[in-house]
Amino acid sequence: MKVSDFVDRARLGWARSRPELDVSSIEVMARIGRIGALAAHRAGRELAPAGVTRAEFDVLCTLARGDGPMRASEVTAATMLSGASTTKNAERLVKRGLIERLPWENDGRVVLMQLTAEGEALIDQEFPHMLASDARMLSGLSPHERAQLAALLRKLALTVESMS
Amino acid sequence: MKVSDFVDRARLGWARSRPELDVSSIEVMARIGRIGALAAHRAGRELAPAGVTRAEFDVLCTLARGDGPMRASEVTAATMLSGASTTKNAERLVKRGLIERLPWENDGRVVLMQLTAEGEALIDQEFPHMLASDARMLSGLSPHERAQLAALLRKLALTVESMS
DNA sequence: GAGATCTATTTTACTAGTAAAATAGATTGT
DNA sequence: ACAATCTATTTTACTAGTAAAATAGATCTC
Repeated sequence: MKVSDFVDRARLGWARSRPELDVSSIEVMARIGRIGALAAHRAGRELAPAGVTRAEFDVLCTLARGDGPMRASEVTAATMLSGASTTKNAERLVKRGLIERLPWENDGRVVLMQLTAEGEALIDQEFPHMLASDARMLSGLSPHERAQLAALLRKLALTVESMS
Repeated sequence: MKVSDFVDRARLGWARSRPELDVSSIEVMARIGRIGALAAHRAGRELAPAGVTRAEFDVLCTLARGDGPMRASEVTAATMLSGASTTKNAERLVKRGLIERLPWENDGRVVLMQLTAEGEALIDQEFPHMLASDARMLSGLSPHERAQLAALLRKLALTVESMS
């Protein structure tokens, strides 16, 4: 009758096959990987009807919360993809009319990206759905637990971001 | 002088551009995505010298903690990739001599996968390094905080896994 | 002020991942 | 028993992501 998650099962496996190892760090890191992958799949499915991929939506969100046009390199840093991917995603988004690219007068190497009205509209439509979907995943936790989890993850994020 | 993580900055952006939205669920879900992506990049870099990708290493770990040979479909479920990816990863791993594939006498459709001695050796060599790397990422948290974080993530994982 | 060097983005050539079709073996209903 | 159906894996055809080279613009040094 006991309920187990993916990591409980993985720990049982390691305990049997490599009993000498202390695998306790997977309790946190493997769960983050697993939950992240499940959430990513879910986001992809939910965005499909809107005709954008997760990566494209991530670019749109980055631009939406930015203060004015952003450099391609800033978008690259925020999305954690390669510069080459930013070029490709930008091309697809321009083709769909969701963003536009403009040169920057102060530096001819730089390409600025900004949402079109249609891109803003897509965010206004879809971002609340993503927030609601995220909230549903958190529905098993009390408000206090969510706050605690957010604070612990923030602390972890600060360490991991500083290591990279 | 205040330190902020990726999500603190994202929240500031949303607060400015979409002040009417309650974006609090990104406090948990976006941090999980971000930490997961950073950890995945790190794992890829650390595995490169061993000559395996993260996806291949994930297959090897799945087999290492399994009890005997596993079906291709079980590996597919554990890695969260497509069946087609399992076929490709298995081919590369067979070519590198790290796993072998065998038919199953009870059902001719099934392909069983198991580690070779060389595959076991690679896990014995590399898995402890991955655990140590994970532990370093957690070094900013006290043992009590790690346990609390693991427990909260486990609760979240149970919800999210049941939703999928 | 002109080469040398550095930097931002794009292009090229390639690898990884996928959905859907194909294949091949098992099961079911009559 | 045998055609129809179901299931596990592989193949095919394609998309997404990347590293490294190419391009083009800026900066630095003398």
